[in-house]
Amino acid sequence: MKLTDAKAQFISSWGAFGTHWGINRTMAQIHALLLISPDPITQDDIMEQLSISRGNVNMNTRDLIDWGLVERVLIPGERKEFFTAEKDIWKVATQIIKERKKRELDPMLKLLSQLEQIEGDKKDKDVKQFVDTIAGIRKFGGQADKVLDVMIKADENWFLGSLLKFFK
Amino acid sequence: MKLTDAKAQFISSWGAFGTHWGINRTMAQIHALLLISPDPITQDDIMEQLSISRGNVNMNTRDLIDWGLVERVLIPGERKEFFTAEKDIWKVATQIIKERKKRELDPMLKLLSQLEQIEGDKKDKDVKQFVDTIAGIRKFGGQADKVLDVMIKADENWFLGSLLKFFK
DNA sequence: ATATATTTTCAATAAATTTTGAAAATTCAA
DNA sequence: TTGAATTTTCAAAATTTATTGAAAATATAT
Repeated sequence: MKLTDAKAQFISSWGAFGTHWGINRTMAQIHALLLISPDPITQDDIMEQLSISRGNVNMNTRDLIDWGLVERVLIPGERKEFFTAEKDIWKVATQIIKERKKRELDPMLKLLSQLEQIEGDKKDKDVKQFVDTIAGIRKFGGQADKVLDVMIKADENWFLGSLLKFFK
Repeated sequence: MKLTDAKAQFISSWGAFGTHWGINRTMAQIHALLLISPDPITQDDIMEQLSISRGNVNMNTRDLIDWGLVERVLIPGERKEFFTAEKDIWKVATQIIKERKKRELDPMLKLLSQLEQIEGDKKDKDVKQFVDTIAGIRKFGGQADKVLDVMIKADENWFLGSLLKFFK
């Protein structure tokens, strides 16, 4: 297989993969393109390589920047803006976990603790099942939250850091 | 807050939450409804409680069954089919991990190992970045694969099982 | 066997999401 | 400043995805 084909296949698959993870297809494709580009590239490069409009590139690169996965690079002497992606996959994963935790897990846990304080007779079958379910999810979510915090902070901790070297 | 409101809010939020995880909104809502229902319920119950059509209920309950999160229950003397969801959140999470690994991670890893064997000069900057990126993702994915396998099998292992009791 | 209840399928429709592209805003050099 | 290059915005269009509902298939009781 040649580089051109392999690139195309990687970008396409990474895009499809992204949709399973709540990420928009184009955003994932732009990310894929940036991951395999050794040097920073411009909006026009992205438009051309992925055959998508300027507006689309603009919106999705902005989202990628919000996610902390991509950054703008200013190249001296160049008028245009350039974009580049973090290449260390561990950092990419950590960043995604951090963001999703903040955007999804934390708000859900907050909601669950509200729902747990429901008025009603605990003897009632429906009330009991509701409270038990909410409590179960909240407990599990709370543990997941802690585990993820440890992962996110692992790089800052020498012991965990060295433990994780085995995985890197 | 009263049970009725709390239920409605849980179902709605769980549905929205699901969309971030590659799961269809209605499927997640039906799952939520079943999680808080102490006894098995019918297609008609689901239709009524969520105000959705029969066909929609049918398709989504089937998907939930395919995911191994819901099962059909036959109640003696009843003509209709009943549905019930696994209530142990740890088992639910394990089952989701198992399915997503099979559906998403495993195929991606297979593709990546193909893409790594690209023809081309490793001295070329583009080739090098491509190979490095693919190798990095594959290595990370491979480790994730192992970690998830351990989690999935944890319940079958007395040592890990007792370790995990702390999280349950 | 026949009638009746129940479930399943799937083409048509509706809803949600993504993409476009041109106008407006911004940036920067001279 | 002015004007060209570049980026951003956003309403309209295109596309994708989800939902409906009625017909077909299946299951069950008499």
